[in-house]
Amino acid sequence: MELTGRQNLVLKKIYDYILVNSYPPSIRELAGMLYINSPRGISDHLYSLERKGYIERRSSARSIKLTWKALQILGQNTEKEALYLPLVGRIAAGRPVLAEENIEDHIPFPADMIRGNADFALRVHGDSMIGDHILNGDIIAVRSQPVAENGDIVVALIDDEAVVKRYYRKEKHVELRSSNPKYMPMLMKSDPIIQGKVVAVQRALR
Amino acid sequence: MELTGRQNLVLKKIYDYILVNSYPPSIRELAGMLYINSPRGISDHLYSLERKGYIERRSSARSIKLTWKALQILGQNTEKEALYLPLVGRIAAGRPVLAEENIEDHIPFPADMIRGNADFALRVHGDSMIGDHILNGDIIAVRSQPVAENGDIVVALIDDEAVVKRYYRKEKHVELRSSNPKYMPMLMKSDPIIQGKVVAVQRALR
DNA sequence: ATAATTACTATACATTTGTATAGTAATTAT
DNA sequence: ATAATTACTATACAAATGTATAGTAATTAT
Repeated sequence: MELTGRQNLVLKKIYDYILVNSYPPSIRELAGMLYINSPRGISDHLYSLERKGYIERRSSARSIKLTWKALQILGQNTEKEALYLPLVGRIAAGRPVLAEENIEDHIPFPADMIRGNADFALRVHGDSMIGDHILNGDIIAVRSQPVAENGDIVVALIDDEAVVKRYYRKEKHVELRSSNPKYMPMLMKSDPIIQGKVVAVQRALR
Repeated sequence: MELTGRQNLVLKKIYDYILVNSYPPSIRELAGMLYINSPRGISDHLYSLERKGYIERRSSARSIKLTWKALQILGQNTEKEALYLPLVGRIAAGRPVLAEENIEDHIPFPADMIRGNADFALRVHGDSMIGDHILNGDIIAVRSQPVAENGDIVVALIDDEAVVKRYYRKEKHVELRSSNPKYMPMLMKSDPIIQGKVVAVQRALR
């Protein structure tokens, strides 16, 4: 899924525009920059860029979002030292994790530790993941993703509550396991809602 | 040219929206967030914010740009300050810990996590403190102090090597204990050189 | 050899979006 | 006391904008 030369140029133009204006370009503005005479010409490129995972879009004006993958090849992530992740207070089912009303704070993580690859932070409640050395009160960095691989430490939604567990897909069900033996594995007949994968941990001592 | 409470809230909503979506909100989206039923309500706020120098705008969709002035007050309000600790590569006896030649990098920690109370960072080698959930590869924040209290997790110098251990003062000697049972406690007849106390931990997963 | 992908042109259309007009009520400044 | 500012409601409109339809030509994959 590599970019063609033209797609690469479009991506660079988007990046340049954002650097100058701090908000993304419209389709016709991009067309103008690239001397393309039809919005469809840009639309095609944007579909390709999205399909290949370099941008994300919603269907509203200027809603282009560069992904981590794009920022990497655009050579942006190298000089960042601290990356601020929004600390989400409560995750409710059916609402986007990063709804503004959920954001309580912003927590710095070393950029190279999460390699630009995390979307929000969460405070851990309880000792169910003590076997993985994730303790009550720890702040975890989470990468948003709706699926997980076996053994991943994930944030899942159980009864409107965000829980941190290890994910295991079995033949007939999904198991969410604590790493503290005093908690039983949760057997889910229906697939649980996965909010993301835990990629880093921070803890204050004392 | 100070902001009113309401204007401040509008500015914060814009900031939060950009953090989440990476592009600015439209006027009607802002109105929705603030339960305002007319675009004019937001327009008034945007004119005020621009007049007072907190945003810049062009007359196209989602063209709000936060100025440095805005980012300054927003940074203070919503972002925990990052405190950069020098990452010390090797601690040698008889030389100051923070000798320039030792500093390999600078690692951000959330300021409130260490409460301004740490002086350097260190990468952990080995699994001797696994019982305290400090793992091989973790980065710890250390407050410089030459003494410790019983039970403190400290950085000590043993044979020119920095070690992380729990400190216990007995009647006739000092014990430096690992929290991994496979390592024996070290009995020190002479007081070991204490470099400091561990106050925070950071870890990347996978 | 044929299908799929890439990279566009040209035009049309519905929605989104910024802006304008015309107000009200409460607060703050002069 | 009066004017200005703040903080809105309600509606209207034109421009900006994303998307759709219908194509073409060249290149790349199967």
